[in-house]
Amino acid sequence: MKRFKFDTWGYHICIHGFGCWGDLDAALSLFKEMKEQSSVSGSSSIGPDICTFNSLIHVLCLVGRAKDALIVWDELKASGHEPDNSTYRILIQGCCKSYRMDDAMRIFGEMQYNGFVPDTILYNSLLDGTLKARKVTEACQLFENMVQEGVRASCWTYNILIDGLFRNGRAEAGFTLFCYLKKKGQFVDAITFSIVVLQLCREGKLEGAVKLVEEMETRGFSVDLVTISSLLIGFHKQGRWDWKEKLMKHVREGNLVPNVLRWNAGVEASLKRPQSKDKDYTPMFPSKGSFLDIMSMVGSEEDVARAEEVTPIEDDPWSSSPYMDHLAEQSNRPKPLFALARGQRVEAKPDSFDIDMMNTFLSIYLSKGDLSLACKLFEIFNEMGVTDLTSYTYNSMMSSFVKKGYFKTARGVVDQMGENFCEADIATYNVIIQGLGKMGRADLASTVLDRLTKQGGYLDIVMYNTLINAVGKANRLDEATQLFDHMKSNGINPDVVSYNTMIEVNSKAGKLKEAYKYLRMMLDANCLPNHVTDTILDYLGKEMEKSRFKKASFVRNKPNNDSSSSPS
DNA sequence: ATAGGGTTAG
Repeated sequence: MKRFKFDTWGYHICIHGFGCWGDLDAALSLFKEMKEQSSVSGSSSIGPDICTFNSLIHVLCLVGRAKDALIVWDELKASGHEPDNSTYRILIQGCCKSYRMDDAMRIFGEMQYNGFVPDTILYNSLLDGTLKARKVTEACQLFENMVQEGVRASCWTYNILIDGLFRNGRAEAGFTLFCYLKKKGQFVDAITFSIVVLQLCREGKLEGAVKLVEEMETRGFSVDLVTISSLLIGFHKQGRWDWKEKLMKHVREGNLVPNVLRWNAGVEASLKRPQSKDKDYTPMFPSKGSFLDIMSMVGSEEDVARAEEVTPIEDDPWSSSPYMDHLAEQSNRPKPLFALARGQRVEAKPDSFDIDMMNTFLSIYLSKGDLSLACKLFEIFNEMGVTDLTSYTYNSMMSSFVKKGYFKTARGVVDQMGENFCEADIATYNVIIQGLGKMGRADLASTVLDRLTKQGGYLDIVMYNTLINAVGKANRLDEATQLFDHMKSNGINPDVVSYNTMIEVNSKAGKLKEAYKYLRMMLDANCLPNHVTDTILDYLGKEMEKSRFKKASFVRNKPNNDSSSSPS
């Protein structure tokens, strides 16, 4: 087929466009064509420049292949291209989003060394990545550097910091920072309030949360659906549905709350109709036979084989990046499991019946354990012909089914997700792994990890914790330990959930010394224990007591035996 | 170009 040929500018625009769209294949095939054109025409007027490579590096990062992007980057530098500000920004943000903070910081250093001046947004990305990797100390250091270098902090900066402090077990510091900023009347916006409201809800301090929402209104910030969602879910978790009216009184501005409540009433009315109950305990994935079934979701065997197979790279001394050429030549690239971006979020449209409201109520029914209500809600949406549900919807549904052991239903949700071309995100996979663990298929869980790392994908802290829990509960302690170390060496610090899980699975397996080791490690790492730690330590304490008693009676019965290996 | 709701431990 003959087609109009682009000039450099045309190729450039298209590669950039496809890249922003996340279409790696389209971008790469245009890149290939561009190279062919430049060699055929022999003219130097067509050829990839640094901007082309920026676009390609960008799309590689977007589809979750930061590893590949880094290889291209190394080759590019060696080939004598001059990276510009965009190259650095694209790479650093790609690394931050996939929690490769070591790479991000290394490139950040190079950038400064080469005389580029980082701006507020770049610092914000670095701060966010550092805090999501649970590295509080490093984040504080980074913030100090930012201030010292005279880079102005913005609202975003403080929102990232406050949220990060909350998530890193430094709630007090988060509140202090919030109050300080509020007093100064600076750097506080609607998102700041929303972050703090969510934290109060998490801590069960609903009274304070509602007060804050009221204050938010008085200060002229509009209370959006995200904030209302946090509150409603909080109310429901504590069985305080009567607080809806309170909310109504507090949030006068706009008609969001009345809309939400009216919508709720409407849904609850339709829910009164009889519903189909198709629950069973069939495994989400057939436990007999091959792994093919799950693997078809996680990428086919051939994909992985292809990814592992090393195609010889033709030696082209003029190529800026042989690796990029190699990627462009690959006919069937393995499909990445999930892209960098999380599942899409729908904008809140207060005047319409929209998916966000559906999601809010879905969360509420699910958090209450009202699976049948949630199912019915799902049915209603199907009847209405709404097909563009977000992965948020599917993830919530699936998670609840998995928790209750309704694996077949969960499988149905996954299937429907595929039919509707709804992209799975990292949370989807977290839920799938949780399901595998609950089904006693921890072996499959580690296969998923293998596949993910081989395809150059990334894991977040929730996925590590989910995996550790799955293999730990299956008594595969070695694998749990391996995962724990894998997480650390990949630049993500274990958090309170990781430590609690390690302490728990080791105690349950009778490895009391090991359990104690993780407790020490947790305290040494400055990770503050929480109420869950208390419960687990209670159990550990009793077990240690028992073992001491056993040992003592053993010594009593055999006084000649020297017990030099008593635990501290 | 950067931040907040869903997914992890008892």
